[in-house]
Amino acid sequence: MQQLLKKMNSIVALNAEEETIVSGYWKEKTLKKGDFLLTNGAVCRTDNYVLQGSLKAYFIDPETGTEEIFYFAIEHWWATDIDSFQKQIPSRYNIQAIEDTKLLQITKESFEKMLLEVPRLERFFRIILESYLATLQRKIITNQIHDAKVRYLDFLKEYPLIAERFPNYLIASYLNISPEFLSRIRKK
Amino acid sequence: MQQLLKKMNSIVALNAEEETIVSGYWKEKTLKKGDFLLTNGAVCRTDNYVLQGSLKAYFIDPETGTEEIFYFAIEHWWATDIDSFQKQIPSRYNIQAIEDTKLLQITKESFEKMLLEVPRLERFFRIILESYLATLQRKIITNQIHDAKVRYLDFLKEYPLIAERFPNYLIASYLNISPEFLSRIRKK
DNA sequence: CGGATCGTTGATCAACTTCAACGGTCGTGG
DNA sequence: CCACGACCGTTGAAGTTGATCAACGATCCG
Repeated sequence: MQQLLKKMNSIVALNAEEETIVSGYWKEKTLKKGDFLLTNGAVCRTDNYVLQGSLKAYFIDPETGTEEIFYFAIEHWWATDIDSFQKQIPSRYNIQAIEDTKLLQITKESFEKMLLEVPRLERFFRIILESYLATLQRKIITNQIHDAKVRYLDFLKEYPLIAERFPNYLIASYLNISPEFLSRIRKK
Repeated sequence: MQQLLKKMNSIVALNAEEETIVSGYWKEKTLKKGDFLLTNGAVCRTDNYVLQGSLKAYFIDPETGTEEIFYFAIEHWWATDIDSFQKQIPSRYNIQAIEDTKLLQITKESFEKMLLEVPRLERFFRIILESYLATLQRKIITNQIHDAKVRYLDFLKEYPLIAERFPNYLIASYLNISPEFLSRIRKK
């Protein structure tokens, strides 16, 4: 919980009382490698903060059946379908643990209560959303502008740690390239 | 201004005093067709709410020089590079009026002051961000899953008004298709 | 009427996918 | 300690989607 409080404090500065309130709302949860946190069609009941481990968010191409990774979530980041969580509507995608993973979770009702008790956090979550948004925006732009090779090189530069942590076929999926083609790119 | 207040009230219910404060911060601005609201490399100084008209947000492919439309902004929506606005860093894209356009604008400093005076609005903007994010998410997913034909049909179903309001070459750019290929798709 | 602006059509071309096969490595059980 | 799969990356050949280039038409508007 300290990790999350620290992150919050880096943006909105909570006092001790607020920290206690907030801490009460989050529960720890463990996932084993391969466990699902969310599946397509289900409602995303909790907001999830990653303490340890990693997950992939992906959807299935209905024609080919292949998985298309949308984003990776690692330590200090979120693994939540925000749209599904906020509106409590079915999700369009899946979230699954790549490694053994430890999370902090909060349900939607608790989330709303927490915001009422600590309204300062509205600002925190607004700012978190902004960086999420910036990431998605960048993803769209680079996907459209650059060809597969440049996308891969960009990725290596931007996320060198992820690149070495995950197998290439996951990276390929994230970059929207077939594993075979990524392999050919890597030959240089 | 009434339009914007109404939108805010639909989410956070401001009282009369708050409405007056908020109203004081936003200024009206008019753009002629073709005018730029933001250009690549410049900092997005204002948050912009569209009262009337329409704009396109796009970036230029450095190799081919073609414009790739990222999103359209029409009445009741925003025409702001949020990442650039919030961090006051150079933008990666351009925003340009497609038609004569009327906006409400607020500078970053005013924006922050306004939030301090009316903290309730943190929630409003958080929720606005969430729908923005959901839109981007959907765009990424459909771009990856569907081929050009399905993307176009989806677009027609999702945004029939935009489809008839804008010329096809803009739609093509938004869908990440060449105008020629869109024309071939339309022959069916 | 003349020039933009936009859509269409045909021909060629490039990026990337798909399919199939193979090889290397690693962990597990006999 | 070896053998067997599972898992992952690589390679080759063929196939597709959609881009590009170039030309032509249609429409609109000053």
